[in-house]
Amino acid sequence: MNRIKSPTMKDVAREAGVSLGTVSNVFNGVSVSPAYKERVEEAAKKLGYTINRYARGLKTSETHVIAFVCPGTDHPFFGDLTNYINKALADRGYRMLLAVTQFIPDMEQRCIRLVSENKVDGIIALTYNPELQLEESIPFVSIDRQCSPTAPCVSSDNYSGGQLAAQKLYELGSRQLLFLSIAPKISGEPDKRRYGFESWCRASHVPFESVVIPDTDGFRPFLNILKARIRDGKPDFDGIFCNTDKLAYVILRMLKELGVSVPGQVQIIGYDGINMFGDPAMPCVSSICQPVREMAETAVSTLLSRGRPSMPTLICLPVTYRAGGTTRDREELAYIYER
Amino acid sequence: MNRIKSPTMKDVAREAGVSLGTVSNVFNGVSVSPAYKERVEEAAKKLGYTINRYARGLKTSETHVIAFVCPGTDHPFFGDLTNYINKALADRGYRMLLAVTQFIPDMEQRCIRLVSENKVDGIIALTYNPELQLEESIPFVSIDRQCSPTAPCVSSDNYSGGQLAAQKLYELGSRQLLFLSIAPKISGEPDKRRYGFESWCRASHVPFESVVIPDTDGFRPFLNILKARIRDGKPDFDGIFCNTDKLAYVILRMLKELGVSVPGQVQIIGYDGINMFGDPAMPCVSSICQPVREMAETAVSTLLSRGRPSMPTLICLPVTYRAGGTTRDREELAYIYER
DNA sequence: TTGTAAGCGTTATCAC
DNA sequence: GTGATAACGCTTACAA
Repeated sequence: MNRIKSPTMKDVAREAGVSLGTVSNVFNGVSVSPAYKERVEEAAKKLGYTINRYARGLKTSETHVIAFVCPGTDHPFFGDLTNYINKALADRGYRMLLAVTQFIPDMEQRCIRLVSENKVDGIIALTYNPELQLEESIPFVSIDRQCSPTAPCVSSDNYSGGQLAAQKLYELGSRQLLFLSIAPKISGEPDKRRYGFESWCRASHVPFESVVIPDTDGFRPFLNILKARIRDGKPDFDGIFCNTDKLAYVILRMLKELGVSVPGQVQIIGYDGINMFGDPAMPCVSSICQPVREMAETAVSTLLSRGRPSMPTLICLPVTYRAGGTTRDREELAYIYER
Repeated sequence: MNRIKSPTMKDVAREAGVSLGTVSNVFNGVSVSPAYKERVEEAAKKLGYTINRYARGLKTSETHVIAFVCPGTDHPFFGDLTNYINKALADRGYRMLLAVTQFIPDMEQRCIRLVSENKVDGIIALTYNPELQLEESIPFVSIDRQCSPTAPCVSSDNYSGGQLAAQKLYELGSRQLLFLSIAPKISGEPDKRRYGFESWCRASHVPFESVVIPDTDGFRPFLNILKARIRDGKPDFDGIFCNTDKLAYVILRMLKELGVSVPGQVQIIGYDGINMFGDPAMPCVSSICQPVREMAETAVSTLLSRGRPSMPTLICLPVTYRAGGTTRDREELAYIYER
């Protein structure tokens, strides 16, 4: 790493023939006589000077860097979230330190520690480790799981989303519903998708069943369940709500493989609102869409406004339903025809 | 932002009743008597001390932070790349500052400048701005586009990938090939996909045609082209190579809409190796897969070994073909059956 | 081995 | 308005 030492304020001051303080003033918008200001700016340009934000941070104890700790940017939901959080931060003059945990609880803890050493101004985290130790001195906001009684948590309105899924399936003609989910060991906000779904079914007297498979077992169990419920090509259900779009997609493939038509015989609704190739015009399955953009904005603005009288502990943002080809409403293939 | 000031080495020194230098030595693995060492570590734990890496960097002029400048983590290829680069960096004790440009040339320039202010130890960038000004003092590695005559560029072997696509289509029975691409204004390594494809076709005397549409026009032109080439449900081509998986997927949908069977009548191969939901077991279409992981590792290790005698200016990594349901080789739905 | 002190690139507080 | 100078948290000679 043969890094050439970059010029400092001192160099600029010498070049411009002014004092250090004056250079600092120029770069901080403090009033400086036009003549001096110009000389400083010229010298800075000539030397290719860029301010050292960390030296500044040493004095101001603000780095303007926020850490985002997340399982991985390879899953489209996380990729989207990362993107929006990054944008929300950039809009406010903050940069993002990205720490990827790969769902490893120990890594989550290590990441929290690492980013603390970088003296970030705050942390936004999407973690699963139930014993996560937070740094009390750093503002913290979590997503989808309440990490501490004092740290705000931002999530989509999972409960309403579950209700909405059931209601939509019913409105579109399904009468015998199924809830399928692949569940992590650790509980969190997403668990409420199920409760919302079930509560709507009960309140509306719509028959349903729920199946929850631990996420260690893979998808195989679902295939067996589906097979057992299909007699002569006729399933004993006609509407499925899956707790993620990924599961919905897998179920879709399985049903096709088993000769069941979707959405003809069975309608499927997922949760997340995943877009193919990150393109909002290309939904993957019919889904309850998380308001990713709003979640990102909310997480960031909540984090940055720490210190207001009373912080909320949980903020749920409204979800929306979107057709994506696995339900019997018209899915417009806008990306094919309209662009 | 009511950030509680976190303890410093001075605080730890006072608490432990030793000198500043001793505390520093403990945290840098310099030999310190066991008794003192323990006292320091105890004091540090008691106060919840974490080192300030930037204050350290001020002395050592190394931040152990690398910037990754990319268009956005919402597209799965970028999401994957971000993930692998992050991992490669973490493995080597580096952290990632993520800067998202959203394909805006001006943002690319701003991001380069911003991360320079953060005194990163290096920059990895995937950019499109042909006039991008680099900071000479910061090690730089680009991906998919050569930004400067001196900065190394890492990409997949696009040319061979194009050849491989043509060869595979032929091997699997296609005899009348089509190359479809959606091309950005700015040229880069990916352009070579086309040249490789065409060169193979010429060398093997396989008839082909190429269609290149500017990326400002959307997908609509492709629909017209396909329609014009289909008479009575019979297309005048039977194999398509698309320059991205996204385009391949769109073409697949269009052909289905037009009543053409894939892979029965027409086979399609894309480029990228996109996985659905980031799951390597779920290919999206048959594709020439970029070795994302290796590209990330190579970019990182090249960046960190700057200063060796002669740096390569272009490093191309080998691609592989993977069946994904749009070709007539057997696609195993492993994610359905085997997990 | 341990302590002392200078200095890294800034900002902020003074006099001028 | 401008220029010294101390201080931020740390590393690193150098002295003890």
